[in-house]
Order: sequence, then structure tokens, then C-alpha cells
Amino acid sequence: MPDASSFPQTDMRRRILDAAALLLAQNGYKATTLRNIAETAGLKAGSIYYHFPSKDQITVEVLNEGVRQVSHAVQNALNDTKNLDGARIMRAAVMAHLKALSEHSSYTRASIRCFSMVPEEIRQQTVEVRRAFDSDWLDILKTVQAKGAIHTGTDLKSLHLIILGTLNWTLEWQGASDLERAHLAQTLTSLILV
Amino acid sequence: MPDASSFPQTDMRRRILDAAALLLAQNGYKATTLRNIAETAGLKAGSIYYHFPSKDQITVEVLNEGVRQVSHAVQNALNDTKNLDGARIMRAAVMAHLKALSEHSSYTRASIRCFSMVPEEIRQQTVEVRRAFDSDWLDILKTVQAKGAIHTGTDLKSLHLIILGTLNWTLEWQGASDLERAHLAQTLTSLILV
DNA sequence: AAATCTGCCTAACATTTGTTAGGCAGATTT
DNA sequence: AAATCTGCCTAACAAATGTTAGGCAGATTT
Repeated sequence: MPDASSFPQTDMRRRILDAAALLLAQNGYKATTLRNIAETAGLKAGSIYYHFPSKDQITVEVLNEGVRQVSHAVQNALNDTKNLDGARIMRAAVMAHLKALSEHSSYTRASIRCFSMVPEEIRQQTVEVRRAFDSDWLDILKTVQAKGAIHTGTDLKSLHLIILGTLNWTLEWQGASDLERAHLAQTLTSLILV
Repeated sequence: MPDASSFPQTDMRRRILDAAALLLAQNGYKATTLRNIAETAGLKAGSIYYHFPSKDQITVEVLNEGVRQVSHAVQNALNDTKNLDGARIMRAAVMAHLKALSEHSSYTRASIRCFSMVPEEIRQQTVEVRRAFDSDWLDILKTVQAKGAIHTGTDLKSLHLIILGTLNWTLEWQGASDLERAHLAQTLTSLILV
């Protein structure tokens, strides 16, 4: 059975996660079936259990990786801009977040869109990674405000929700171009920065 | 079987829709079962087919009603503020949108969160209502900008996404208070208005 | 060469899904 | 009083679900 997409042949575990991420992002948790994942990854449903103990475990790994992709991207962007002014830090964080969302869109979309619909048992295993990321973003906002790039009167908790909501919402307008995304980042930071 | 919540006894059709909206908002399309809807509405699964021809039809009605609730709320708010200045129009629209989201949260949450995960057949029957609402919001922004309350340089399409993203994202932070919502509306409009 | 391990497959299982067919008590109409 | 209509129920159906048990060819180890 020669298949063009089966060159690596090994890393089947990764291919299963990729397939799951794609389907979870597209159809949600319940509509994503193991037979569907198997077909996309290029094996049979029963064989998945050689790599994972359950569908839930696959889901947990996908959801957590989705958050980590964005979290690491933002962290890296900030390490490069340590002693810059507030405005630059802000722009770097927003653009890194947005770029990560679009580059790893399967995992990030799965993470954002499935989180609140997934069974309680799964949610518990993904909630801590999320809280850490929320905390990171709030720290960024505090720093930028301390550097004077955000009005002192602005409520940072609200601002946090505006940024998160705006950026994550981009995953809903399917098929958006990088240009449109850049436009959005520009408009958003312009509104926020003093 | 005396049940405290079965006084009306008639309008069973509405109770089915309410139950479906609640479950769709909570668990998504695929995880919402007819037996689950029936139990919540207070009847048996087979009896649903006396009121609706299929699960899909129920879903379509819930999703469309969710959008209409918000759309009408915004429209009504604007009718009351016809000749006001741009800033007041903007604030009225944002607050009406936000209030409708929280008041009819089951329908609106179902509408927002299920739309992109639902089978193609259902999406087709809900897409036109959405487009109309998008168009309405863009008109509002054009009016407000024409009245000078938004910088002329601001890209309205991006601004539209920021507003939609921010407000709709509030449905993700479960259990938020009205005070927090009001705070968010205040911060958002402050950023946008000149 | 024998034994083990790797990585996948087939075939079944119990359960749950949307949906349908037929029944039945009470109200309404004739 | 007879007939019809309303609004629900029970019981079943085929299909699809997560999961498990057992097999099997090829590589690796002993």
C-alpha cells in the first residue's frame, strides 16, 4: 500500500495527535471519533490503543499542547525584548500570540474551542496550564502599564479579556489572511497603547 | 408525579427549545442527545417528534433565535438613541449586546459556540441571520465614525472583530457578575471612543 | 536458530444514538 | 353518545461509539 504521506512511517504517535487536533478543532470532542482519527492518521481504530490508553488521554494531550504552543511563543517573544519600552513589549506579545494561533491552528483551535465542552474529567487535566498562561498575560500587562504605555486608569483585568477575546476570536473567522491578522494586531495595539 | 416546574403544562414546544438551548450551550451539538433534551424538558424522547421533525430542526431554531435575541436588542437600543452623539450610540450598542448575551445566555451561547461545529447542513440554515447581524454592526461603526467619535484612521473591519470577539468571549468566562461585565463594557468603549 | 519484542490488524462486545410505529387516556367536536 | 383530535408514552430499529482480545509478519535480541 504505497502512500505518499507515509514516508516517516515511524512517529505514528505524533500523526495520531495531529489528526486528533485537526478533527477536534473542526468538529469538537464528541463528534471526533477514534475511527475518524485513525483514518486521518493512516491506521486502524484498534491500533490507536497501542499508542494511547484512551480517547480522553489523546484529547488531554492535544488541548494542553495547544495552550503551550501559544504560551511558549509569547514567552520567547518577551525574552528577546527584555529592556525595551512598554509599547514594543506589548506589540511583541500580541503579535507572538496571534502568530502562534495561526501557525499551530489545529492544536490551538482545538484547545480554545473544546475546552468548555469537554467532560469534566478532561477539563480538570487542562485547567492548570490555562491558569498559568492567564497569569503570564496579566504580568505582561502590569509591566507595560508600569512602564507608562497603558493609561493608569485602565482596568487590566478587563483589558486582559479584551485581548484574549479578540485574538482567540480570530480562530472563528476561518480562512483569514496573514494581512488581515496583522491589520487586527495593529488596530488592537493602537487602541490600547497610550 | 407532581413536579413544581410543570405548572404551565402547555407550551411544551418552548420548553423543549429551552432545554435544547441549555444543553447545546453546555455540551455542544453532538453531545446533546434527544433523551437528554427530553429529560430536561420533562417528557420522553419519542414525544419530541410530535413537536419537531428532527434534532437538526431543533438545533437550527435554537441557533437562529440566539442571534436574533442579540440582534433585536441592539436594534432596539439604537432606535431609542437616534439623534444622539456618536459616543452615546456606541455605548448603547455595546451595552445592549452585552446585556442580551447574558440575559438569553443559553440561546446566545449555543448560537456562538455551536455554529462552527455543527454539520454543514445546519450551518447553511443559520448563516444568513448571522451575516445580517454582522452587517448591522458594521453600519453602526460607520455611523459612529462619521459622527467623529472614532478616529478616522481606525480600520472598522478590525474594530468590528475586536468588539465581537471581546463581547462574545464573555460567554467563556462562566459565572461572571454583571459588575464585571459593566466594567468590561466601560473599558472597551473607553479604548474605542476618541 | 530460538525467543522476544514492535507495531499494526481483524473481529467482536456492550452501550448509546436518532428515529419510527403503534397505542392510549382525556379533551373536544359532531 | 360517537367520533375525532391532542399530546404524550412504550418498545423497538439500525447505525455508530469507545474499547478489548487475540493474531501475525517482521525486526531485534539472546
